Amino acid sequence: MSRSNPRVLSTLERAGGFASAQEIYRLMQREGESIGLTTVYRSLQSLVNDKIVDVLRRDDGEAIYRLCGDAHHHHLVCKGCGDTVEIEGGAIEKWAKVMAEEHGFREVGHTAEIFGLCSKC
Amino acid sequence: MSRSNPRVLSTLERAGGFASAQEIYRLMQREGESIGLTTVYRSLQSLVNDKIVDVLRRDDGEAIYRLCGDAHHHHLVCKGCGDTVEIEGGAIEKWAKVMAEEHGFREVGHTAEIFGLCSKC
DNA sequence: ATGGGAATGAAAATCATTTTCATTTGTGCT
DNA sequence: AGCACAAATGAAAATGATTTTCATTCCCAT
Ligand SMILES: [Zn+2]
Ligand SMILES: [Zn+2]
Ligand SMILES: [Zn+2]
Ligand SMILES: [Zn+2]
Repeated sequence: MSRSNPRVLSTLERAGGFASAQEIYRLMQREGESIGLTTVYRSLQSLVNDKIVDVLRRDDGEAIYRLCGDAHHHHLVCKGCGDTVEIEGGAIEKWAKVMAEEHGFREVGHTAEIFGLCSKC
Repeated sequence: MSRSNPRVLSTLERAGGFASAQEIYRLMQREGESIGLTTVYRSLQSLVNDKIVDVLRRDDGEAIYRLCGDAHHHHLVCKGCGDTVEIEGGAIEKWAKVMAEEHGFREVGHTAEIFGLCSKC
């Protein structure tokens, strides 16, 4: 595993905390930074592993990376403009735990996301 | 625009109402049906336009097509052996609806999945 | 200085999806 | 049947994101 190149994280921040690998790469190029696309991908993967960013999908399937606090939470994402609201998942946490117990699963985690159109779209 | 080849829809149904274009194509091949991958993609697109199926994304970005009106459910997946249990998501349905309303979102959908180790693993 | 592991990036490989385009098929008309 | 024309089909090429390969460069501890 490789460690994340700090310039990638800094660029993601500058991009508004929301961008695809390709966009980050092009942004860095435009600003005269010398970096390879491979390194951008590797750095983003590493940041995802470290739970510093998380990854969503655009409608066209492209992965977008988003800065993310480490407290466990879920997202409400607008399909139109990409706006994201971090939401609390109390009900889900309980649901996941109950369902897992009911079927004898242990060491359980979960993913949950809501997507739709925000009031502006 | 082309109309959907009915064998594609029939195969999607037979697949459990949930499959990617590639999977449907391979399935039809295995069953000796003669069809081109292009036609599978075109048919699925047409079905999406007609709102007969809807489309989600796997974690890896591959598009999966799902029969609308299919009994909506969620999955409990074993990280060890891959065993999957279909579970009811009553609590989540409510949670998603409440959260969306609270933030003024419309046309909302959601994904939710639980993963862990099953009793055999 | 030197050896070894980590980081880098160019180029090739992969893989889903889309586009092109020539061919086949279907349908209505004579 | 014979013809015209539109729709459907699918093979092959193009596209575009992401991953893999691999040779080179960096960094650091001895
Ligand atoms: Zn919006
Ligand atoms: Zn949660
Ligand atoms: Zn298991
Ligand atoms: Zn649900």
